[in-house]
Amino acid sequence: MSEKIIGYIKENGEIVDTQSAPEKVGSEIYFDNSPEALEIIRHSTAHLMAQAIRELYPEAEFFVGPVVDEGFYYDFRTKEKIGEEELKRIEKKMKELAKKRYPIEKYEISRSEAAEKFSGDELKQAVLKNIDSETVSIYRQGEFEDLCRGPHVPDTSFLHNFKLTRVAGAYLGGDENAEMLTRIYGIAFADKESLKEYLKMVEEAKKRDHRKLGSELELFMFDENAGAGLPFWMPKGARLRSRLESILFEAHRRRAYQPVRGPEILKAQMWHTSGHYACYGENMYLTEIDEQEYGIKPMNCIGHILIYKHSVKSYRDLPLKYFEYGVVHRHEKSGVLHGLLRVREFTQDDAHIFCTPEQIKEVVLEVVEFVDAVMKKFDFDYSMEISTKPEKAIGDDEVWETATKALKEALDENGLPYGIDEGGGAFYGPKIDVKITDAIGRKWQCGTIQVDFNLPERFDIEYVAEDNERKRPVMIHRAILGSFERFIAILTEHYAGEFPLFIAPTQVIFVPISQEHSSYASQIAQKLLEMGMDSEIYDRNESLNKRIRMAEKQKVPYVVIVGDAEVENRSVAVRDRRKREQYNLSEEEFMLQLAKQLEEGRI
RNA sequence: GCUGAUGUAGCUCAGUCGGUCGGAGCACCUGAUUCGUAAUCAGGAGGUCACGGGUUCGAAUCCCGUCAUCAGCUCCA
Repeated sequence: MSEKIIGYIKENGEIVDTQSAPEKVGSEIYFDNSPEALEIIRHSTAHLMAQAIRELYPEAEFFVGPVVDEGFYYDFRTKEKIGEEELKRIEKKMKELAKKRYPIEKYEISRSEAAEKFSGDELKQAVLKNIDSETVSIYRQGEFEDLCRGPHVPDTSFLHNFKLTRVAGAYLGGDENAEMLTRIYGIAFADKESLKEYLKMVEEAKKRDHRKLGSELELFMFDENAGAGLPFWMPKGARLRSRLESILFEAHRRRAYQPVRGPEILKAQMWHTSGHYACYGENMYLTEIDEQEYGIKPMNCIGHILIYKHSVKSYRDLPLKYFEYGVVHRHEKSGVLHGLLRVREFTQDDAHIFCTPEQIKEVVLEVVEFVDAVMKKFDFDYSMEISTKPEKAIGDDEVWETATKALKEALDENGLPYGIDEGGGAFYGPKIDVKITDAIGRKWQCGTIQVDFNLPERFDIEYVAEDNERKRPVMIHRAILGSFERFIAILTEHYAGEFPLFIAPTQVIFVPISQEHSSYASQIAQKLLEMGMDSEIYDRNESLNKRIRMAEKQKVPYVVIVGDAEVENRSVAVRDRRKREQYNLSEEEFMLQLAKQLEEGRI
């Protein structure tokens, strides 16, 4: 890093480089790792990459090379196929070019001149089409010239700390029907240490990958003969999941939700009525039974609506809260499947709350508090976003306004900050999305709270009001975890497999010093089981050290060693993963401690 | 779904130019060892080289198709 100025931030927030502004035009951007500096550095690194590619593949044509959240990319087209091996070659060439200290120069030409200049380059023509202004700027470094609005560093010697991270295909302009270009992703920093740190973070994320941990800890599996995107829960994974399910089940019951359950499969007519057939049909699995078409449910709403509708409801029943761990099937495109994060069969922690429009606010507030309790329990930070009425929507503006206002007020009154996604709501109503941030800073969309005026209408559901009139309730769809599959994937990565005791698949592993201490261990194990905790005894014919090592690798909250001293004193020698220390406790103290930690799971 | 890559034992991975190449470590099984805080020793068993075709005297190896996985595009809980 240095005191060198590589650009300025104008008052309007715009970043300009030193090529465009030889004199100071705002606050300086120094060559460091500030967001503004990184934007310039990464943009220039993208150009450096393009220059290297052009040297290695002279006929290469370039589309766009922007800076993104995590680095930069450049989309381009070559005759040759570019694989992972080529990245090293390109990197090497980039280093060479960087050393040459090419000044990065800028000049402006008219649009037509630019069209002329890049006449043989289809991709640059496509870029030009997207530009409004009459003059365009060109950046030049050595032989290489590119149409670009900048900003860039002053010369290529600033660009030493980068890494090309992956190569992938990307559609021209993001259009699925358009040509597929080659995209190379990279990352760059001002200094070497930050690059190293970043690469370490990537390594850490890889270590935490739930697919890797899931198979190491024997939580879940897939079987290619059974089908893609269809998870199997192995005993340990199923233990974890069932703990999570029970904790959340009790949490729902305490909040006056009624458990219900709808069938997995319903006649297609129901899906026509709901609009799913038309709007969501492509993702649904359909089948035929006795010459009638049926659809496997991709959502749980209809079941809950039919249960609601089964008997006449009074205003006194509202808000009525039905919940279900609903197993749903959705046909996701094969390319998007990803461990437990994207599957074709999953279970939602789904609920539908039937209420009057006036009750929306209180109901939403209560759900938001529920979300807060759950996310705090798992040490997640989260943020919320309200999505408002989209162009294509049903229902009166007035009702939309009431509902949106209710959502905003619910959050405001809870002192919860939120963003607004203007026009991002569902066609049937506005919604709040909950985005959580995990232990290593990644964001995930989990819960959602959606106000719906559409389905009550379509299914003609009603309640009897105080004045004996039949009125239409509003439905609020909500999920807190989203799905058990996705949430457990996120939890696994969040905790790096070291789950808190109240959801850990195994709470304790006992390591008896020798065979004769096993029975003492199994006595405690039985007591734990009766308290609702699982333990294992590692008393196989292996060395003590080996068994401790195996136990530690399981990432359980407690590894407990028992030998002569422990049997004699009815005590345990604890290796506490949570506190990362070793200590001795009496059996009773240990039990109490565990019971207390199990109770911490209460939401 | 699209583009590219990959698929060898339960897991991680060697396997050159098509010809003693069916290999290693871990895990598993058996025996010895009975141990005080992260790998005791010895032996053994395990594979339709993803699946199906093709080329060839000969295929884990080359070609085609299918399935699955990975990265990305697009999409979503």
